[in-house]
Amino acid sequence: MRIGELSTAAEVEVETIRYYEKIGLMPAPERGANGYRSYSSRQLAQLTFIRHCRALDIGLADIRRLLEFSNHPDASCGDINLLIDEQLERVRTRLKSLQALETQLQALRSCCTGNRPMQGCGILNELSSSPMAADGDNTQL
Amino acid sequence: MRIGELSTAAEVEVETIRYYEKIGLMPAPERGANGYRSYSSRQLAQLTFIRHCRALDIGLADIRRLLEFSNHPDASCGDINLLIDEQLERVRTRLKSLQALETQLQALRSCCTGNRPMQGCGILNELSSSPMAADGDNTQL
DNA sequence: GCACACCCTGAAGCAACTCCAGGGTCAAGA
DNA sequence: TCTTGACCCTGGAGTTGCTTCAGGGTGTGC
Repeated sequence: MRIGELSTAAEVEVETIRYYEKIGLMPAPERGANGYRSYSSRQLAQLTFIRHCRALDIGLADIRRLLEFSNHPDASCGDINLLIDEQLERVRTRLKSLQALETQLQALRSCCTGNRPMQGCGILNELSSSPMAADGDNTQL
Repeated sequence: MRIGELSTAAEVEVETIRYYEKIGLMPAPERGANGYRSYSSRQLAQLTFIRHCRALDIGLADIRRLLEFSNHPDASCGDINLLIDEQLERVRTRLKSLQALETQLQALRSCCTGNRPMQGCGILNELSSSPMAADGDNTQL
């Protein structure tokens, strides 16, 4: 399989595949006489695995750990549970921030109605003065 | 006000203030004889404005637009409404993705209970095979 | 024989900072 | 007076997860 075919099969862009190889997330594949990369179905499986993880927003460092785990099939899988739990925790934290954010933006939006001149725009006034209520830590969105 | 005092007052890191100056989001302040930056309360107000916008996850490019708007107080504020609406739309889209993500991670987590050896770990199996149900576009989290 | 799709490499760009090296300034204490 | 330590300066590199670009080589169909 050439890189373009792998790209189509896994729905991952060619450039991204080369990037994964560069950072060592995918193994360097064999090469044809012309220097073209040549992939096996095993590598397609690995790329698909990575893609599934990325769809769950798991970071590349954690995916690397998961790949290492799956190469040691006799180890315990408690670490995997932990990793997923951490991920879930991160997602929930971000959910909370985003929900607070939505509330604040809605409040902001209701500060200004219509097309009045800029001085009277409640949005700019609000943004210039106090941080709005429920201004929690949205720092790590 | 020196940069450290501004940093404390606005709760923005010194490095971030210098960064904002470098990219032209904050104006270059006056300098003392020793080369130290010297800020006025007007610049504190601007930095606070930026911080409020960032707390709402408004991008620096959009903040730049808002700052320009506020320098033309006789223009109409319809554009500001539009900008906030767009922001709200982005936040809602991300909220949906994150909620789907949470569901998927929960499902994944329930695939593996306890400390069985790696081969039997439902999580790895699940990640290796089919993408889970409701595998929408989580690509732009 | 040449147009066009595909492949290659290495480097730079994106957002929004954060951190680092290597150095200058200034007030307080021994 | 000297030194310690907090603060300030600059320019550049690092972070994450890619994407885009420049400048080329390869291979197939007409």
